[in-house]
Amino acid sequence: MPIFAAAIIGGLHFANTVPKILNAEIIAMAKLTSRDQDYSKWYNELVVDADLAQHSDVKGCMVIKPYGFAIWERMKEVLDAKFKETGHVNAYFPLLIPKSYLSREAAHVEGFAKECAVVTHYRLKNDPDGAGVVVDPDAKLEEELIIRPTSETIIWKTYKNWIQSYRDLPLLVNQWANVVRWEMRTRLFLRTTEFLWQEGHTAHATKDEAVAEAEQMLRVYAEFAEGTLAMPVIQGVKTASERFAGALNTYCIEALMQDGKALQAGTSHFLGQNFARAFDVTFATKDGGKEHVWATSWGVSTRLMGALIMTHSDDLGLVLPPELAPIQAVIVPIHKGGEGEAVVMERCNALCDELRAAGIRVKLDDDDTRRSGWKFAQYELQGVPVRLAIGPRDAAGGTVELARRDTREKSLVPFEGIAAHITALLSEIQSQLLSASRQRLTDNITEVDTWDEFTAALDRGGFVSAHWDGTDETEEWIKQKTKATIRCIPFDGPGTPSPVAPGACVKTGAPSERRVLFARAY
RNA sequence: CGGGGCGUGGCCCAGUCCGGUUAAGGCGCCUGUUUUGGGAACAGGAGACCGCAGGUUCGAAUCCUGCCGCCCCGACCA
Repeated sequence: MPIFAAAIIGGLHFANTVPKILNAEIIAMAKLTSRDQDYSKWYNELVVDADLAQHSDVKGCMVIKPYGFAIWERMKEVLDAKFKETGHVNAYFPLLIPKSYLSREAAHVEGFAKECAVVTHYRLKNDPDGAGVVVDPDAKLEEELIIRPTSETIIWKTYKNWIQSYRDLPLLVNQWANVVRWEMRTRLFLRTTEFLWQEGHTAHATKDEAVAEAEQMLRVYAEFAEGTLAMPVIQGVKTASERFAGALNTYCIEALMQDGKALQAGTSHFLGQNFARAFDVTFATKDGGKEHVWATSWGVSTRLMGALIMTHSDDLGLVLPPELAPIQAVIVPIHKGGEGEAVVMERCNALCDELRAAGIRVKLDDDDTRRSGWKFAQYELQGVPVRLAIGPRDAAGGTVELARRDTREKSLVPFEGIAAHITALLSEIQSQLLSASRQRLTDNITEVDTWDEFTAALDRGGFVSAHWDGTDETEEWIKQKTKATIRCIPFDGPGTPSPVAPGACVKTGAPSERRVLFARAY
């Protein structure tokens, strides 16, 4: 059957959904493993096939390819603006940290020591036995350096000199950086040995101010996740056992992936005075006293790329929310060369100019070494939200074929007024992606009161809202038994998935003040 | 760190058990022709220290020893 199935109905040009059989044909051509078949395999193939990233030759490390990096750059752009709006400035601290710094804060070293890469020498020399180079034993460092797994220590060591007085506070600094954590097991974007992130490190005169900062940045993350990634999140706090090493309280946003597993998408920590004490950072108060400063740190990483992929994408590939898409609309010319080409290209160029003028990130793919069918498939795999095709028929009839990536609907739209149409469509796609994923999230929060219900719900996937007696022992026991962890204790308030109301622990039956959210997680 | 798998042109891989001409096939790449409204067809062409180092043998991708690396599944973690 002809693949081109859209038609102009009754002189009107709109909304003509493609017959289902067409979608079936397209899906049959998909080269990805389906999500049903093997979700994990689907994910890995998508990352590579959509040209987002690839494995490097070093275990656990990845090359982020230009298209993947463009998406990350969009994330950075939006987040960075939000940080600036909330009064933060960027700076940069070194990659290498003296080993001794790490041990200043007891809980911190406990948390990170096991995954630190260590620099021991500063020189190589030619291998006397043959080819290549060897470490020069004469070039051993007096004090070994670690490659930062996070920067609290070097930053607090520095802050000691920056902060003297209450006038120096608050200190609101962020850095965009790479960090290394030598994880046993890695997955592209979700957990790589080296990853890119931002880490905010702030210093405050009072506890309340620091807590407010940590909470504010969590809200910034949540707004970003929902507004830009179209990924709904649950905001809450971590239990003591899940806290950041060295924090007094860890706030988090938790998202739900399509396979029912939870993903920690961002964290914001209230560090109390732990690092100020460890690095002796004090300030003179207004009334002449001397106090340790209060701290926060907060971060999101390239892991968000994984979250994005597993929130919206389908068996044909990536689905990008328009806010984030490096290319929001792609124009594919269709012609047979010769005279027809000039006519089609003229329309395409006009379309491209018009969309660009309307502030749409548009690409005209005039590469004549690829056929249109190949391009259609490629842009679907890469998640471009809107695809526009213009062929001789469109050039003659004043129409454009428009295909939505999210619903895979095709329609013919008039050339006239198309920029406004697409602008509106992009924002509709953005909000539909959010509402669809929000629906999936709410549909997959199960409230349970018995152990049997609890385990059954966990096996179905999603978040399980249950009472917990508040002890580390019970939390650990449940983790061992079910592989589920307490993802967070959600904030109370309207729409909370687990309201504050007394009950009995799902495991021990001991009294519980409120429900918490359990899930199996990435 | 345990369990499993794998290393052969840019990519996917056959061949390895049972050693024997020129290392097969597909994708991709290059050239040409015809094509172009859903991943084009045909013809020709280029491209390989068979992971590395030893060993056995007349002869090794194949057998032996050692080493290295990666991926997947667990434990650990953002």
